[in-house]
Amino acid sequence: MLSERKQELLKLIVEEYIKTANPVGSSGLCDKLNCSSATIRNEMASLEEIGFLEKTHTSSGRVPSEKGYRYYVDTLMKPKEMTGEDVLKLQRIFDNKQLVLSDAITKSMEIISEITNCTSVVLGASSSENKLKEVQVVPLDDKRVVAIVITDKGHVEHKELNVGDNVLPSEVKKVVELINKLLVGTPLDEVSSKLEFEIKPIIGNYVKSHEALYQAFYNAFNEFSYKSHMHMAGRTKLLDYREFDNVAKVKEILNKFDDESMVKKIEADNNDISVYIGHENNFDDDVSVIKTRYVVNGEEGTIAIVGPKRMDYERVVTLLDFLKHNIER
Amino acid sequence: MLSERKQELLKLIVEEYIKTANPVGSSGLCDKLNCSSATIRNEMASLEEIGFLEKTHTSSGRVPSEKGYRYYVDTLMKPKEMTGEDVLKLQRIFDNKQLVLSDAITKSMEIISEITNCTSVVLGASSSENKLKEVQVVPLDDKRVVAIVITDKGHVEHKELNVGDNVLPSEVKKVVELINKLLVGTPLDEVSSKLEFEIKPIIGNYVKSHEALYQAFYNAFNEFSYKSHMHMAGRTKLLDYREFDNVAKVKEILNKFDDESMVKKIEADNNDISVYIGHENNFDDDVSVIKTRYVVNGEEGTIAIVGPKRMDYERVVTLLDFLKHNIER
DNA sequence: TTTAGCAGTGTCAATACATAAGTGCTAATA
DNA sequence: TATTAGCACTTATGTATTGACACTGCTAAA
Repeated sequence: MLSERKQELLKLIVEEYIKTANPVGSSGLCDKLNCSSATIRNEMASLEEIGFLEKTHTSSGRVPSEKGYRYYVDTLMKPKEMTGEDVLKLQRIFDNKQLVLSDAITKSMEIISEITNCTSVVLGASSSENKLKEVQVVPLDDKRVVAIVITDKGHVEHKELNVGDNVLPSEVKKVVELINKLLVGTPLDEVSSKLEFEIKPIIGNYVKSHEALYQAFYNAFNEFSYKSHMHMAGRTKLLDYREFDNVAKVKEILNKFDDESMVKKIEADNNDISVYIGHENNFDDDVSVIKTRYVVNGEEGTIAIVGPKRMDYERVVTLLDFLKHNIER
Repeated sequence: MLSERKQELLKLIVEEYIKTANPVGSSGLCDKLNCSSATIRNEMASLEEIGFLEKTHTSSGRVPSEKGYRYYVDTLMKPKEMTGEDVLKLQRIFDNKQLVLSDAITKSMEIISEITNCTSVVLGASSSENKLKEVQVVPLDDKRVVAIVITDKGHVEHKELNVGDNVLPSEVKKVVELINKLLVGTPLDEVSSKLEFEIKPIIGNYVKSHEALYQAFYNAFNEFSYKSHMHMAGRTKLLDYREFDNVAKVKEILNKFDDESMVKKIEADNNDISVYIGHENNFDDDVSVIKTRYVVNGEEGTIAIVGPKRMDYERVVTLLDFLKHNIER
């Protein structure tokens, strides 16, 4: 258990470091703690001993360790009140009844990204949670058609298909009918395999050149099942922080943002607002991730904020909490 | 008119600089030009005089100026043969008959991005060139519907709409019917205004709470008309070049890539493979853009490569030319 | 016209040095 | 016993100096 004063000291150091990114020394804190720098040095040494602080070199000021941030997040910070300005910006979005929920979410996250200087990520439901509702096909010319898939959650995917030279429009129509009759309600990521075992065997009865047609649909559904709904804002915000002044590191992180499978790792697995500091997240050791899942009439997703380890945890948590409640209201 | 030797010299310097990014000095070129470094220095001084070369400081080697690159591109380089490996990779894509054109293009550009270490951009037709072919609406629950727009070129856009509480499904259907009857063939970017002047006046005859419904469609079409089809690959490739070792510059460029209106400036306005070096392009003074328009059965678009000013012009031009012909074949 | 030779210039890396910021420790103090 | 003044010590940072290096431009000779 940390003494009152040690807690106070740790809090001050974390907050100062978040603000300036400079290792914080003992003398600057005398006033705030009403004691001498020597006393503070003693306390600091003890906080370092138990792993809450680190030094960059023997005679430097102290920097919070990941453990230090964790303690700060868990027990030292208290959710701030939202400043009037922030509330206003976000509230305006949710007051706009024209706006569809998903648009409101992405817009809000863009704003949060702007005011926190962090990258925001919105992850939609994965394809396994989307069930096939309807397939439609629109012919473009004699060789090309557009297949449109609508899921029960209202997601739409589409893909142009090459159906092959000698396939009749009526044959395409027949296949679509079959799919709509037999496969509606199937989770999107299972459609392509069901297609193989339930549609393929009987497709030959109706369609002459069934192989090409089957392949086209198979490929399309296969692709749909991999597609994921994600949206990001402020991808380059990180570059403003001093700790990322190194092009190699920047490139590493930006590449992760461009890599879908990496971004998917950010997906939240519970409804709390969770903070993952440095190594605790499986995205990148040099950042922190704050995320939460939201659920609103059956549809669920993740909203997340990615920032430097010295991000303003208090503020981001407050904002995310506010947003989550607005979404779910 | 440049002497034979001056041309040869400039070519050597450009190609050496492209390879190493180091200012090139006189002594290294003696062998290749069969003369002494002093002679080369004289020639260099003269090339500098007419603005083809620059020095980074008084006693440094020479670096090509933009004018130098321009001369190189216009008259010195000659389109290389494609190496077998590159051809193979691209050919495989176009041999795959399953693949729809647009997918083949984006896949090819990804490969080109990889082998040239540049960023590739594919820009689809702008919305003004897409005409409305069909609107479909799929109800999700009693308040929400998905509107799907298909254009004559096979593009699909969709948007979830909030139609308001007291709107009947039959009323939505009626509006869709009206749009499909009156507005098919309209360029996508004119639909929302036509909606106002041709549909709005008569919509009241069929629909009770027409204002909300009208607004929903109006907003949706307005959004569609701004959407542009673009695809990029290798967004972070630039970071590998020494000239971009500075986070501020990197951020500037990456932000432009994230800004649709900026990327649109890359759009090509003719069918040649054009090279825009540094200031010549209106995207960013520190990069070069090589681009061309492709047209294939009525559909047109831009393929472009963005790289450092010292990019391998010969190779990129060759690749883009090869790709363009494959697309249009 | 070409070239050898040389003085001159700017970069870069290494070194040295002074300064500033911060620490740990000790001994005195409240 | 907890606090603090004081001091020696450590490291980073900034500046100046230096020598090696890679060039150039110019001159005078071939």
